[in-house]
Amino acid sequence: MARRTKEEALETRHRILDAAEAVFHARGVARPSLADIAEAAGVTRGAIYWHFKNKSDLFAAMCDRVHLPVEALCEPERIASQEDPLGGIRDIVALVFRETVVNPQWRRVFEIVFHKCEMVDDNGAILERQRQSHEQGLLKMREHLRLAIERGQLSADLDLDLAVNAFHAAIGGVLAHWLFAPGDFDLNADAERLADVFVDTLRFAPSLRKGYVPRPMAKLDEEMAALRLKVQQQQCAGG
Amino acid sequence: MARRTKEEALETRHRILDAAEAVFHARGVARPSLADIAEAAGVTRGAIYWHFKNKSDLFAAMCDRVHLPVEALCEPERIASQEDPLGGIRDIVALVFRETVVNPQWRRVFEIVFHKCEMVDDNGAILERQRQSHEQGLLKMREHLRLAIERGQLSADLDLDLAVNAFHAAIGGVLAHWLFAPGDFDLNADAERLADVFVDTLRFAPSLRKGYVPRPMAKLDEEMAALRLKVQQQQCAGG
DNA sequence: GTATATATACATTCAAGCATGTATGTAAGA
DNA sequence: TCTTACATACATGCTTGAATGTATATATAC
Repeated sequence: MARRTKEEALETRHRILDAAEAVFHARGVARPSLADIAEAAGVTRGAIYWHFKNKSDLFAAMCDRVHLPVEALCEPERIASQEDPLGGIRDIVALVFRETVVNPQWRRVFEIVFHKCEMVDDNGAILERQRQSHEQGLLKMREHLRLAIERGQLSADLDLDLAVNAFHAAIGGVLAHWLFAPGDFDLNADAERLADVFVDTLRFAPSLRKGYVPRPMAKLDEEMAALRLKVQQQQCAGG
Repeated sequence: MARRTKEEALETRHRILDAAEAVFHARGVARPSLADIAEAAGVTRGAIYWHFKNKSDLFAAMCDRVHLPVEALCEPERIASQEDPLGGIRDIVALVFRETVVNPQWRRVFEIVFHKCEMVDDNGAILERQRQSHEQGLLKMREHLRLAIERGQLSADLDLDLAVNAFHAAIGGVLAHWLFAPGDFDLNADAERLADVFVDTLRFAPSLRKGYVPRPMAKLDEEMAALRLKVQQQQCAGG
């Protein structure tokens, strides 16, 4: 086909990314071929190979359309100028929750990244980006919480290391849970409330204070051992 | 090759499952071919096709070796006879955390299921099993928490629906986080403590009480709108 | 302002390599 | 003898990456 103008080419690029998003969302990342995506976009594979190096490159570009805004949301200057760091991070979390529900592009891409792609090394670039984003998120959160302690919004006794990881894990868990089973709860209506839940955890959970000593487990280890034996026998019997 | 005795055949089956576990863990589920798994197991594809219908069937069997014990851990009779339901679920959660670290098979399979396989419809059977397990887990938790309220371990004001989902999401989030970045925190040493953290959330978070009204977000929506615009322009410029 | 050259934005074609499923072979247990 | 527990062989269908074709936008020369 004939050469297109720059604007048309950019539109084609977006059409391809949109198609990739839709196809990956419907059928996962690994299965569909580039021909499938090309067909969904109304172009041929040639167009895809012109705009992107290969499927991994296409996938990365698709992720970036959402990834970059998310990272921008947590820009560093947003932290420093905050006189209410705890409220600030709470609002960001709530906003991410809500945007995930409301913005179909965020929702699709998050769903793909959380549940429909494989985090393995041969997707090297993607894994690396994901790791960096994970680490950055943790660092930003730590900075917020550190400031919150400094300003007396959180107890100085808070075990920052554990708190940051628990908080981050909980937020991610809520997203993953809702994306997997959106009918289980109303993430849009309860966005602020759920953000508050885990901020409350930081504020009130005694187990997050330094020096907390949990009571040991009650004899469940032995049951586990018995369970293992039982299951092993089951395997040998039934297959 | 010659026919094996039944015991040897079962051992072959286990060798195949072990190999699948290792290969899926290293390279994801979608990429490796059955030939790769066969090679890792020291057999030919014929052996795999004898024991399993296809790759999905093999994957399901591999999951079941861990899935079944997990479900057994939450058997219904365990709930009813509990005079300390909150402590009971806390111990189970802590045990799952710890077993995930200590038991390499659990760890591998969880890692595969959480991060290295695609939850899509053409894996129909697997998706369905995953959904059922998700739903069952939620139901069991709800039952535990309901009992805990009944016995006064949790406030009668607790919003059970939201609490169950938040709790479940947080537990899953901790697992997912640690499996993705095991260096971030010590899930084995802090297993009980982390379980306590989210039990504390149930006990102390005001935002989990019925009738809680969160404060609205502070002007972040507008910033988000501006952000969207900015990013869109970025896309048109840079590509 | 016009003509020409060249890079662009794709479409089409091709070769090659798997991966899968099945069909067949086979040697030993039951 | 018949079935089991595999190994081997084969046919088929994709999928990929690259090579090639091509018509047009755009830059440059004049």
